[in-house]
Formats: sequence, structure tokens, C-alpha cells
Amino acid sequence: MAFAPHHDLIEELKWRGLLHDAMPGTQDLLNREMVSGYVGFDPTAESLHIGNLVPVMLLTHLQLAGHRPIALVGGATGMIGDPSGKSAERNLLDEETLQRNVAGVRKQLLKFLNFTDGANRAELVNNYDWFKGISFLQFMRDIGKHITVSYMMAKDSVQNRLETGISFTEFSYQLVQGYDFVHLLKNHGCKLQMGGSDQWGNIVTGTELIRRMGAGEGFALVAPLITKTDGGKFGKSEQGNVWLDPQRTSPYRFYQFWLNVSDEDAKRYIRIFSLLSRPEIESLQQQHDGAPHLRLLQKALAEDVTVRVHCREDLDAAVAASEILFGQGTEDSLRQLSESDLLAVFEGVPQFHISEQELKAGIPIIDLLAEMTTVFPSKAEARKMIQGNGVSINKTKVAAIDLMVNVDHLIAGRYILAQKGKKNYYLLIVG
RNA sequence: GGGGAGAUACUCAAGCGGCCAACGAGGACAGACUGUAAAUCUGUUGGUUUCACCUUCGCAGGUUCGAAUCCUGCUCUCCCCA
Repeated sequence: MAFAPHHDLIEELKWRGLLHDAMPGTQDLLNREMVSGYVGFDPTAESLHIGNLVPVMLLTHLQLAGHRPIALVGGATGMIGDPSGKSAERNLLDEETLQRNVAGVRKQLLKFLNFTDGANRAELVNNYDWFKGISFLQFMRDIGKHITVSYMMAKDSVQNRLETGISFTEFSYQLVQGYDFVHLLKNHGCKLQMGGSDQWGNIVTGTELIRRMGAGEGFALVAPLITKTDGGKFGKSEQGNVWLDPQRTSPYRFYQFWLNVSDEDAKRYIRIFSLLSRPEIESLQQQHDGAPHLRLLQKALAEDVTVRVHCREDLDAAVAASEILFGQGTEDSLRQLSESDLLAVFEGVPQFHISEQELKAGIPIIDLLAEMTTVFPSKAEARKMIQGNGVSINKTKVAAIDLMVNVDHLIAGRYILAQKGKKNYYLLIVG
């Protein structure tokens, strides 16, 4: 039976801004047969972060086009360390951490693809499974023999490290990753490797190894590095990395991250990170240009990504929280919330506990924010911020520096909402 | 081994005996304007019991009424010659 892709993947990726480069022949291959393609994920942490979402999207689009995605967790490569983009040798992760990371990443990847139905159902593999049976000598003889040192030296990832130093371990990395490709081609019929553009060098070593080992032909496709228009690094918020793990980055913060993207970035990101169709996106963009203050693009983007990474309920809660915190929220509307609603809204917000005794006596605002809690690192800073009109209690600006906070400020009997600037909330709980 | 230069707050970078908690730039945070955007403007960017006091200028001592600034030793970095 002749294979027909659901659509031209390369064209789709191009339009979405997800295509940086592809090896010649890749497009033909994709339009000719059902292709298995893989992406590798390094278990450098227990959770993926939103930067990893880009290669995840490549797999997702691969599957949507009717091809078969393979997600690889680098249990073996993670033991070596990829020198790409690193300016210095890294410490090796201990095995226990590595195990935990592999398990964490694995679990997250399962969410994004269809692993159960259809001929093109996804597959999840761990390269440790095939590397654990290969001895060092075997590797040197069977694999290392095919690639020359000068070939390996020519890679940017290695070149950039010649001055500062690179261990043999990291130098060898590309061979290890390269062999993954050979293995997947032989055992899973996987002809395509995808990844971020920083992986191009490693991927090409793989296709080269395939050719020289006479294993057939490998193809490659990489996505561009995601940037921010203002030059900052993508994927960082004030709180640091934006993780997929709700324990590390709450769904609320996650949602807020996308909602806060600039107009320029939103136009690019919605193509890259959402699964909305081209007509939907184009229509949204048009509406957005007509009424930019409504931020339809950001909302659609945030909604789509939050639902896929977390779930519909988490999105609803995040939207509700955002509504209260940034909408027409006033002290009155806050006071009308029930305790359970309040807790739901502030689930992802940092919380502090304070004693009822002290509150009854009244606590100077400065002490409350800098001493009893760590909203501010020092009293001086708290004082300056209050004087600069940057602090609110229960959505009401603190005007007096010597404000005494007492039981009258409690909401729902035991909460106080402290706010630093416009976007930073803290929930103080009595008891 | 010989000679030279340097180490200042998140980063870069002034200061070279008192006017220095330390110019300036970047970054970060906040305020105003907006749209929880961008740009722009403004403020803050050691601590405290804040009109004053205390701890900071690689580390340890010393000179001096007084040191980031001068002297001695130590540690580290960079450059030149062997």
C-alpha cells in the first residue's frame, strides 16, 4: 500500500519557523514513505524545560504528518556529557541522579505523543539499553574505527573547546550519539534524526557513521535556536528556568510565562509552540493587530501550551487566578472569595506562615515582609520599595511606611495577600 | 627562573590619603505611561534602631588624627623575556 503523508512536513515546519536546516533528500523521503524519526533528550535534570519543547514539537508534527516518532532518553549519552554549547568541562552526574532524571524525563515525554494507536504510534527508547552491552574495546573496534580524529576535531562543539580544554570523554560524545542513530536505523528502521540546530554536528556524525558502516542512509532535520526579540535568553523568567514539572514551575507561572511574551515573540512562538492550524493562527494574528491590547495571541498561545503540558483543569485555574490578580481585582473582590477558591487561586504562589499571636498584637509592615517572611531580603529594601509605591497588601497600595498589619487585614479569616510590584504575589497564612 | 601589569559592589569599570558606601555603563528590581507587551521617562540597586551609626574596595598585618588609596608579606590572574 502506497504511503501518503497527511501533509508535507517540511513545508509545515518551514511555515512554523521550526526548520533551520535539513539534509538533502529529507523532504523527498518524508513524502515517499512512512518515516521513523527520533529526537534525543539529555537527562540533565529531573524535568524538561520549555526549551526542550521545541524538539518535542518536532516529534509531534512528525506524528501528525503520519510518520512515526521515537523519543530517545539519553541514559547512556547522559553519562558522557555533550560538549555542544558548553564552554567548560562539566561534572559527571552520579548514577543515582541520572536514574532519577531518566525516569523524570521519560514520564514527561509520554504526555506529548500517541504511544498507543495506529501504525505510526510513538516509541520511547533509552540508549543505555543498547550501550550497556557494548564493551569499551568492542566500541573502539566496531565504531571508533570508522571515524577519523580530524573529522571529529572539525566540529564546532570541539573547536570551541580546544583552547579551554576538552576531556577525551566529552570529545567522544559525538561518536556515542552517532552510534545511537546507527542502532536505531538497524533495529527500528529509523532513518531520520531531528533536534535543535546545536545538534547538527552530532547528527551529521551519525549519518556519516551510518554511511561508513554501510548501514544505509540517514537523514537529518534541525530546528532553529529560539530567541527573544529583546535579546534575552528564551525560557527564563524572573524565577529562573521555566520547567514542565508542576512542582518546579506551577501551572500558574507556566501560563503566566506565555501570557507575558511580547507581541513580536508571540507571533513567532504561537507557530512554534502551539498546535493551532495555519488559518487559526493567521486569523488570530489579524485580530491581534487590530486590537493588540487584548493580547489574543498570547492568550491563545498560553492556553494551547498549558493544556498540552499540564491539563485543562490547570489551565482553568491559572486563568481564574490571573483574572483575579490582574483583572479588576480589588480588595473587595478578594474578600468575597471563599477559602477554597482563594487557595486554588494562590496554589502556585509562594506562601509564608505567620503566628496568630503576633498578628493580634499588630506587626509593622516592614517586619512582616522582611523579617517574618522573605518577601524582601532586607528591611532597607522593603522600606525603599514601599516608599517607591511598589507594595500592596490585599491589592491595596501601602502608603504608610509604618503601617501596622493586624487581624483586620485577614481575608477569609486567615490569609493576607502581599504584592511586590505588579506581578509578584505572596500569600501569608496565619497558623 | 627573570621582568612587568593587575585584583574595586551582579558584571564591566572609575577612584590613587580626608568631600567614598565608593563616578559611570550594563544588568536587575520598582514607579509612571500603556495592554500583566515593546519603546520611553523616573527611582532603587551594602546593612541597621535611617537626619545617625555599622560592615565593605583579593587576604593578613603596618604607617597615619584619618586609607579603596601609602608600606610589608601572602594568595591568585594576565603579559613579556628565558
